[in-house]
Amino acid sequence: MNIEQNLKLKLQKAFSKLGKNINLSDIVIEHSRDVSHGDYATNIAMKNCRLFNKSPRDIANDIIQNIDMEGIENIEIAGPGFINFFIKNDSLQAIVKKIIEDGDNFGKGEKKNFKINVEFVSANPTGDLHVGHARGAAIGDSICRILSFAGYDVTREYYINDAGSQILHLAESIEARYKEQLGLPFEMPQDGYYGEDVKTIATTILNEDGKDVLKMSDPISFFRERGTFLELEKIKKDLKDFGVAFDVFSSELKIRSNEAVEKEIEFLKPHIYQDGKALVLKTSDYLDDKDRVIQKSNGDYTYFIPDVVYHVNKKSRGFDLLIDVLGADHHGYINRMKSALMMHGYSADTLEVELIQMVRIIKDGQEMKASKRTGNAITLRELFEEVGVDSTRYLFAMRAASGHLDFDMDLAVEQSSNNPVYYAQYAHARLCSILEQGHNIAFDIEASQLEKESEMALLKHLVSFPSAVLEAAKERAPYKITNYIHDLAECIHHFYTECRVIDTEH
RNA sequence: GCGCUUGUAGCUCAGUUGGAUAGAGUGCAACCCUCCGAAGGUUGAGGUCAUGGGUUCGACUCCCAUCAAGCGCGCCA
Repeated sequence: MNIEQNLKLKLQKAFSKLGKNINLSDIVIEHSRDVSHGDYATNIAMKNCRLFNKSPRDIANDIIQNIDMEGIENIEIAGPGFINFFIKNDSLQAIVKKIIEDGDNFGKGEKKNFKINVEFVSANPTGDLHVGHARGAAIGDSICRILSFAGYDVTREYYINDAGSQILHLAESIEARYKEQLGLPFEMPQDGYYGEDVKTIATTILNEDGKDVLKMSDPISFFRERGTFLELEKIKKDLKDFGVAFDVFSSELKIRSNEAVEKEIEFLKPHIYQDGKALVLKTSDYLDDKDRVIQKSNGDYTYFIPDVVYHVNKKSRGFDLLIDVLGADHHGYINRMKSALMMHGYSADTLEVELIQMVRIIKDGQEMKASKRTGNAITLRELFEEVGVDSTRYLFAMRAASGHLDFDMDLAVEQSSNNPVYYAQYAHARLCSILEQGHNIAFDIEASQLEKESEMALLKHLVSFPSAVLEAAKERAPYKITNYIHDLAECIHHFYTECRVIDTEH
């Protein structure tokens, strides 16, 4: 039994003895910052002034007169009406045995029978992943790991936009580079991709598919298919080396097959009107601030309608919740997609969008603009090869996604020993060292000798790990875990400095 | 012009869903290894929580206005 949960139950019982009911979820147990405020504290007396119609301190007094003191050393009332709990040492010491017994499962949430689909990265296969994708990949992957550990059934998904006009531009660019390498006259398309990666792909196609591609009946389709495949292979490899894996890759082309878009439009007909030759979806009937064109005057569909098909497709696969991890520049897209899902009878919170704010790369004290087109952009691979995978991921994961992030390359690289990730790794190394040197010494699994301040602080922090996991999962906030790790490392360093662990004298 | 996001120490950022003296890293200054990894620990300086109102026992947190920054506002994706 978790100590916090236990305290909540005790408080609930004390309330019922006083003739009042309170929900466990309405009881807040805080970790006291100051040791003189005990180990745990609650503001429950202040929150329920009206319920008792008494002063907070009087209520607090009533509560502690009626509370079960099992496992509790002392209770004090402080300040305006805080109740401070001083926990008996052995209650905290018991966590050591539990952690050793649970092993890697310590803190793991119970199976929730709740299926979540997390879509992230989903970069167009038209070039290398850049730093913006890197942040999305690090945070998206961390969210998946956390949700999974917290007990949710998680599917990681990548949506490949392989049907739009951007892909056509890619195909034309590859064709131009292919001609170039054959020594033929060539012209890059206006919205073409000028990066080195396109030249590399043209070379690969020349080597693997030969010199006669242009003689095919539809060379552009060939370049499109091969180009998408090769770009995607590169993306997959970059992500894999970055420690990110996906369960499902969904292709827009496949989503569009079997006239899925036409069927979708038929289904949405009651919400569609005609504007000239174009078809418009009345998303403003729901959450959107304006209606959205789904079919252009020239007969082409906009990107939006296959996206709707895709989200409906995901939902139809039996997920309880869809999470999209998107760049913040897509925020205008949230309400229109939710509106479309609502037209299908789903509630607005069927889809949850985690926006990842922009990343600025700072080098030599200046911002480096990331541009896919110039070929000089900083890619995901460059980033983690220069900074290191662990470090890069930690630096992204440790900041809330909602804030703009300055990623200082000079700091991350040159002063890597001062990097926050090393602080945690060093604590780990020290503990490993103790285990190695003390491998033939028996453990005191009851941990009954732990009683110094730094030892109790460490135990308390260990006890709080399961609630840190729950919190991080609920908030979709990986940085709550890195914060936990930092505080844990701090506890360990204090403990290590103050206490000698290997002691054959006793 | 409208909308979303953000504004906290010199810099990069937390702040547990309205609570006790607003915290950490980094940078700066001074200390601490005959002993488990000094990539560590201790101490100090550094704040008008963008600004101005409001709500209440109590506001960095909630509401309104203003200022500043980023991003959106397309029959592009």
